[in-house]
Amino acid sequence: MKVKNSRLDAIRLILSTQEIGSQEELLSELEKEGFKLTQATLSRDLHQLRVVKSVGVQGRYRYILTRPHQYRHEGEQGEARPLTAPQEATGFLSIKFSGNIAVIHTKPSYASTLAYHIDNYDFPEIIGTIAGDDTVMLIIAEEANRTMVLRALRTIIPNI
Amino acid sequence: MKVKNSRLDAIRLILSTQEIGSQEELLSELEKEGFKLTQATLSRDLHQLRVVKSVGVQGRYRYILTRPHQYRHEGEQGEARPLTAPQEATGFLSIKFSGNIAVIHTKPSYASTLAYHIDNYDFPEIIGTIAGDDTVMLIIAEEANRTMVLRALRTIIPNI
DNA sequence: TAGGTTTTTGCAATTTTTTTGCAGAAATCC
DNA sequence: GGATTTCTGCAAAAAAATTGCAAAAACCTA
Repeated sequence: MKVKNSRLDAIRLILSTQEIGSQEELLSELEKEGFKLTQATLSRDLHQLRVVKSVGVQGRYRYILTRPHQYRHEGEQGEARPLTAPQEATGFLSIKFSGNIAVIHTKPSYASTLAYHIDNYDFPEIIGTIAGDDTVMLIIAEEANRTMVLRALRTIIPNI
Repeated sequence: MKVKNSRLDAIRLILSTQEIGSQEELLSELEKEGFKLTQATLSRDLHQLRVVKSVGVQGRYRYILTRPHQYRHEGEQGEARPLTAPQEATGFLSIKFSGNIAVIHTKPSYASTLAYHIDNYDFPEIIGTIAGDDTVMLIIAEEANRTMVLRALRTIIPNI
């Protein structure tokens, strides 16, 4: 489990920083990182991570991360989210506001990761996010203001 | 060109209303609609539409649309789209508002489908949408209000 | 609208990539 | 220390992508 989790992390990292077009390719990247596994296992990992195979601008295929999400089945109340230790999100570059919207710029490909962290934290100040490649849009709750949003985000983006 | 365009439309429609997991499957759906083509052509179509193969809630593979409407304005207006009977959109989880924005949360991977339906319906109350993986943002027309938006959406999301 | 051009598609494999069933290993749980 | 669950390699099957060409369709344009 230890191995698998760090491998999944590695996969996320690789996919978020490189243009990977096939599992073979990803496999060899993982090997560079010291992970030894078969393509079959990788396929299962990608499935679990809900990675999608997309078509990039140049028409080349590319694996991209979607937002990992724990499913909260309707009705199923369940115990609250695992509440992972405040993950420090990287890739942050800047934040700007306009009306009830905040726009965060990140390093290329870091947007979905950052949005993931924000979503995961479920801040009451933020009612939703959408991520592109290097931009995250946040919709600010009506009962919140910019200062509150910044303060909230500080828990995962210390240097904000 | 005529045939191809309507076929691409058909593909979009099918993918937005059904969970299609393979090209074979899509192929036979298209056949039901009267489109006759080979897997090679379908592969080319999907590539052109930049359809992605994703993983749905049940863990099943699924083709999903990314940007449904860049194809719209092709100088072609003529016969307005078939205006299919109000398709019922699935995957809806919740809707929240802030200012002139509505944020809809969906089950993973359903956002673009839902956005597709909303766009397609061309509600005057909604001037645009953005979809991520499980989130759709709607920009509400200035002359509309939340009640109107909800009422409009009810035509495609009955349980809203 | 006839003739030329461009685009699309089938054919028919071939190649590449992805998925899966199964059994053994490893990890986790009482 | 067994029972149970999770993970993984192996091998093969299934699915998807690509190709080179020729024919068909659609589009121009004079």
